Amino acid sequence: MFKALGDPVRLRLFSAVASHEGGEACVCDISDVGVSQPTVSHHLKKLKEAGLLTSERRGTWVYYRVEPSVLAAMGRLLTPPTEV
Amino acid sequence: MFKALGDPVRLRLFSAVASHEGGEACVCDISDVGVSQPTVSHHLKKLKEAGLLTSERRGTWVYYRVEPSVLAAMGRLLTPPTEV
DNA sequence: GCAAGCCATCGACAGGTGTCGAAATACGCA
DNA sequence: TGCGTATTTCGACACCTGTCGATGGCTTGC
Repeated sequence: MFKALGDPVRLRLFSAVASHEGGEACVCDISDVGVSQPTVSHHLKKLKEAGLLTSERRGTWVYYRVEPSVLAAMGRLLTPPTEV
Repeated sequence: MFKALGDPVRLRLFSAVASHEGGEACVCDISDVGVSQPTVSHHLKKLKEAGLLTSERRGTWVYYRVEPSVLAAMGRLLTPPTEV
């Protein structure tokens, strides 16, 4: 999970999807991160495999969306119960 | 930052330090993560460079401690909108 | 059916990164 | 001062990973 966000391009893609209107973004909207289109697709696949994103084909375009539960889980990992 | 925690060994080391008594741990306490001891030192150095840990030499042993501000920053990064 | 656009997959390459063994350094203690 | 322990540094190697170009599949529109 952390490994999935470790790459700068993936972190940027994830951020782009998360900050996009409605929490959704089609690939053509976020394919401007400085790398070629196959690389974007490659990273999106990895993010999907890590459970951070979900994809949905809507006609010609494919929309990616963030998985809220993963964010919550990560947030909990970083804030130990209530001690110290 | 995410990249620093991307490696499983580093994540384990970080977790070991964080969950250790008092939030501190000497290298000899956490050098049982499955890799050789020089590798442990190598990863600890990387974690220190990433600002996730701080080291303090106390006599013969070196104690590592987590940097709380980084945890807070990461937690905030993962919950930007407060409520969607 | 045919062309065009969007996206995923394949193969290949360079670069980064993790890993180890050996050696060097730092420190305390006798 | 000399020794043993704890930790870091160094050099080298193998593997993983990111990146690209080219190609193929899928959907839409004519």
